[in-house]
Amino acid sequence: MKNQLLIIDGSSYIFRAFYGVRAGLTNQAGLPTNAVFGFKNMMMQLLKEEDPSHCIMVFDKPGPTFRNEIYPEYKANRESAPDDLKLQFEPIYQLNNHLNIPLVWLDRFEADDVIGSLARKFAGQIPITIISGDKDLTQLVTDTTSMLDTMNNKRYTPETVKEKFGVPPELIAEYLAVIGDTSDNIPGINGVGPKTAAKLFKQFGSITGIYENLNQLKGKQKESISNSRELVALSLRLTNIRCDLEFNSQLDDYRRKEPKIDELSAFYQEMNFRPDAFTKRADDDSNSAGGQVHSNKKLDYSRYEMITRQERLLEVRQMLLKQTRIVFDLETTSLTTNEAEIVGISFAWEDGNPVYIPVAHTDQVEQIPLETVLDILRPVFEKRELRIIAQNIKYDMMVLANYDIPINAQIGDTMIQSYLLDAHRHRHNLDDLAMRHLEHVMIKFEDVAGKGKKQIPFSQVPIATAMQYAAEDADATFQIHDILSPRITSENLETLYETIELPLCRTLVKMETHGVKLDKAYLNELCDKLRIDLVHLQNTIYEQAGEEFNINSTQQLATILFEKMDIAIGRKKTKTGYSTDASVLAKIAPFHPIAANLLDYRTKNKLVNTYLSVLPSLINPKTGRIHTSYSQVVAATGRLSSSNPNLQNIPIKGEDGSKIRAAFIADAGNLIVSADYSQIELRFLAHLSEDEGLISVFEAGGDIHTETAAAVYNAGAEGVSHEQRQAAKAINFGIIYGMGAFRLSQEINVSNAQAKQFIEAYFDRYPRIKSYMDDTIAFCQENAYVETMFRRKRAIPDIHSKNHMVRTAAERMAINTRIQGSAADLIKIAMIDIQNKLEQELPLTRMIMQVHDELVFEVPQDNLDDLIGLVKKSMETAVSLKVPLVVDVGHGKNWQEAH
DNA sequence: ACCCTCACG
DNA sequence: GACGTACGTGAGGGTG
Repeated sequence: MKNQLLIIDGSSYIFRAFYGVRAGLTNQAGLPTNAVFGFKNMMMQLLKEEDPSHCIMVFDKPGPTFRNEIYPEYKANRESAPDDLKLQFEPIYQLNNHLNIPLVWLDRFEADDVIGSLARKFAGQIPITIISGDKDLTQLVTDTTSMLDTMNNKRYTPETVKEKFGVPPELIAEYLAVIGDTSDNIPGINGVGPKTAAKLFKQFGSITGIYENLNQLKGKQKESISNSRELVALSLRLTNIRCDLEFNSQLDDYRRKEPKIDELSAFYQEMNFRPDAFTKRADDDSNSAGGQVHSNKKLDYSRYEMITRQERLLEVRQMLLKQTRIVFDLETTSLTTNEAEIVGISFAWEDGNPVYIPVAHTDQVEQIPLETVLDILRPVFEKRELRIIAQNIKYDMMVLANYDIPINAQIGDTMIQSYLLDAHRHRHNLDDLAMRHLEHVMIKFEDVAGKGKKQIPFSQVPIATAMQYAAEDADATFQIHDILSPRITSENLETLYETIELPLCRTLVKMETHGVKLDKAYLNELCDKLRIDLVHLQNTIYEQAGEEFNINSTQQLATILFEKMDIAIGRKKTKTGYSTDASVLAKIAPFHPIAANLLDYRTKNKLVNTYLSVLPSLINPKTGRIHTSYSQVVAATGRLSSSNPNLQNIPIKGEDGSKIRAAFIADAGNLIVSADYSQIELRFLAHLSEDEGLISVFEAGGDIHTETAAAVYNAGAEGVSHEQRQAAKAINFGIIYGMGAFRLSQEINVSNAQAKQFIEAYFDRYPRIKSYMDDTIAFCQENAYVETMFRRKRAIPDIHSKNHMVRTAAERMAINTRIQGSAADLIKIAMIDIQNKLEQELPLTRMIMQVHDELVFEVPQDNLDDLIGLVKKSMETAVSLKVPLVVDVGHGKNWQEAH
């Protein structure tokens, strides 16, 4: 136990716990528990690491404080805490009580003032650490009182405060008063930010000093500072933390006590938490609480081993080869796989100590050369009976492939497991998984390598630190894998995981590595042409507006259109003002010529900024191609997503837009082939709903929109007008998303009543579609999730929301997810099959892109016919539905021609 | 960090 | 009666 007094800023902890642990956690009673859970874990981590002899928890007392009395606007623009958080305040106070930590708070004062006063009171008696992430509190730091921000593990001493803010702790309150604070609504001086403030204090020593030397300043700055004298004085009264509040307590009152285990255990049961170190008795090594959960294997840094001798590495290899499953993780110099060089490798396996094998650290420590390490480990990666697991194994496979090390072993990926289990969550990174499943806070990359400009490559991280970080990754991944694997099985996700996602991962490695060829000169030419158009458009718009303004600013544009020009047409509100989106401009266009120019400007500007000027710069110098990154764990429906660059939103509509696709070309002697599923989502709608009318339309092979129009309007297909077909098309698509009459009426320009009639007619002709929608919602209400055809699950907790809007959105989500997700499953199956067949039959042909319902290939001219046959067959027979699957295939020198 | 807008399916 | 009104993404620019 360390002789120190911890003063914990409880309010700051609550907020961090709430936002740090993703929403969704509840107990049986439906009470949200994420903040309580996070708070508990943060406390456990804190007490373990700081192990203090004395401890105080300080909270803000709700209600106004003396600061509101002197300045009513203080914190006035703060949003009040979300309801889900407010509900958790009381349980957190209770938790604190069970943990036996003394709680202090005071009416009319903020936690900061209590912390300041207590820190000063006990300053001479014991070293003090203030636990908070609030920069205001750094003003309390002295030689014997430090502040620790546990979120980024930053410890503030007088020196580090000076380093960070440019002023010592005793000037922090003045510094904050000068720069102001928008979140606390502290005014400060206009035009003076952190940099200027630091300079002023360095020059003049204090606020008093600044105002005594006003004559040394000049221009706007002088004026602004001079005008702010009263505001600064007021601000200082707000930023200055009170250290003079009286407390009767003695240091001994805050001596640390053991948690009240019985009360705590009961509390955990109520909260639905698993037993943990807090609820474990010193004399009891089995967990109470029915033993429903296996004991939480803690991550123990002392077990980690660094391997620097070849003999030892050979022993490790022997152990690895004996396992059924192992985890590995590469440390490299870059997140870009093409540039990444291996710096070290870590492994974890059952009952073994996690190891780290450094190979390229700049430290003096002797390391086994990389080539030797890879030669020794090659048989491990090649052993087919072994399962090799990693967090995001696609990255490690791509890097290893650069070193000519294929993974022939089976693979596993905790990131994908997490996604399959919790597709509705947005975070599946290791730090979050460790928090969620191991209740453990991982060492952050920034902690060891720094961040921003100061970040160093991993190879320069001191080797001992690097080992902890790297081995922890493998260690945690192994433990998470052992927790998630049984859940994958019990939730029936094994087939999806083993036969779709993991094989697909290998396919994506090949697609991403190979990349796509671009016609750089063509893109630049197109870019220059559009830039000239843009200059002309800009000038015309300025003339029509009567002044120059930033056309890209929606705010400024709205002012021009709706205030200066006072246009009355098309006004539509957004959260922050008038909308200027394309639908608004289109309504204005017939009356004011500026609108058409704006639309033209927007389109061209988008093309230039998002595609034309960016794509050429992303061409990899080594390969001469662009390499997107597909993610399997982003879209909640099961679709892939593509980024850096996003190749799934390359323009196709519009004259200029479609030209961009012509820049996607094939290597010499090759052609581009594009194969896309025809009406895939409507076919899934037919299949899932089993509606005979819709099925028979697809079986007959006619035009789905024309046939729908014929059915709804009770006419023959040949009698369907263009407008009727458009309407039918709108409703066909709308149904997939759960559209209402209002939207349909907008879409096809008819009255609300007509749209309603139209939808009714539609459901009359396709009655099972209505029951599909109703059944889907009913299933979702029952289970709070929906499933795709291949049993992919998506949790939809909002289906029970009391908020009508939130609930209906959840219903649409349920309806759409089954369709969109099943289609996503289908194309994934086809991709795996095609990749396998290509390798066997057409090894020179490459699958290079996926765009949800379309696959793009680069094929040697001589293999064109074979490829088309192979792809069409594979895609059309990937699964068997109640309707035929149809794939349209095109080819050409570039992607535009192939369509 | 958030909003608006817009590119795709 | 008021409110808002179709799903899933990624990216760029403006704003505070």
